[in-house]
Amino acid sequence: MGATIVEVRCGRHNMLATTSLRSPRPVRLLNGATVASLQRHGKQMAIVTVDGRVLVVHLGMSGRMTFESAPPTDADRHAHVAWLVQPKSPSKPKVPWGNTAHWLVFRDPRRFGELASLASPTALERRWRALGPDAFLAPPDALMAALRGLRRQAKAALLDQAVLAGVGNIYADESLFRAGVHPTQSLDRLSEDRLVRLIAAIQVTLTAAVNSGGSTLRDYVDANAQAGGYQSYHLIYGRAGEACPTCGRPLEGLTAAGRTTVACSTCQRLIHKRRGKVAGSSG
DNA sequence: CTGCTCCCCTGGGAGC
DNA sequence: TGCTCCCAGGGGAGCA
Repeated sequence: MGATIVEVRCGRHNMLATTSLRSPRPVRLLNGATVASLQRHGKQMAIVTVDGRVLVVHLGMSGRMTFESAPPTDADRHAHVAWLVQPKSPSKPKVPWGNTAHWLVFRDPRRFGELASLASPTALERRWRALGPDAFLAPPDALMAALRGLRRQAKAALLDQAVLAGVGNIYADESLFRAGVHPTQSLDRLSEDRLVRLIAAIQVTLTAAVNSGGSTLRDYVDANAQAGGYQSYHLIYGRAGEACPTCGRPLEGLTAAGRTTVACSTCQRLIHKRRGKVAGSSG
C-alpha cells in the first residue's frame, strides 16, 4: 500500500483485455499510480489505485507475477508487462525488496491469463458481483446457498466461477474426494449433511493448499518465485490408477465437466435417488 | 438451464 | 539425440 508505479513496460499489448477505462495503455496499466489496496476474489486479483484506477489480474494456467531486481530483457518472450514499483518511503520495509524500487513482472507463456483495466472500484464491484462467493473466505452458509439444490454435476458446479469463486480442477477433485461425493453427482440429490460435508471439504482443501504455498505442477510460483508444496499432499489428483488412499482400490480416471478428473468410485458413490423418500410410503 | 466440444497458446514429458 | 504426439492448473463461444 502506498507504493508508486513509476514506469510500465508492455511487451505484448493484447494481454490487456476488455476495459472500461478509455485511456492510453500505460495509464490503463496504472502508470504513475499510487497503490491504494490489493484485493482478491476467487482467482482474480485487483490492484486499486488512489486515483480510482483498477487493474484486474487473472493468472490463468501458466501466469505468474514476480518481483525482480531488473526489467525483463527482449529475449524474455513471455514477460508481457513489467511495472517498476517504488515502495512507500520512508517506511519500515515489510517486503522482501525493502525500500528499493523493484520490477513486478507478469509472465504468462500460455497466455490464458488476463489483465483488465477498469475505470473505478465500482466497476470492479460490478465485475465481481457476477462471481459466486469466494470459496476460501465466504462463510459456509453462503457456499451452502450457492450450491443447494443445483441440478448440476458437482464438479461442474465447483468449477463454475459464477457459482462459487476460486476452485479449480485440482481442488475440485481433492474436495470431492474428501467429502465422498462423486464428481458427476447431481447436487440436488445430495442430503443437507453431505452438502455441509462438501463445503467443509472445500474449505479444508483450500486452507491446506494456501498454507503449503499452492500446488506447483509445472508453472506456479508466488511473487517471490517460490514454488508451491501442496502437490505432494494431493490425495487423488494426478493419481488415476493408483490405490485409493482410503480403500485401496484403483482410482478411476474420467472426464467430468470437460476436464481431467480422478475419483474413487467406491468412496465417492453416486446417489441417484432422492433422499428422504422411503419405498412404500404414500405418494 | 445443462452439458458437450472446440478453441485460445506454449512447453514439457513420454514414447518411438 | 531428435522427432512427434499428447497433455495441461482456465474459461469463453457455439451448439445440441
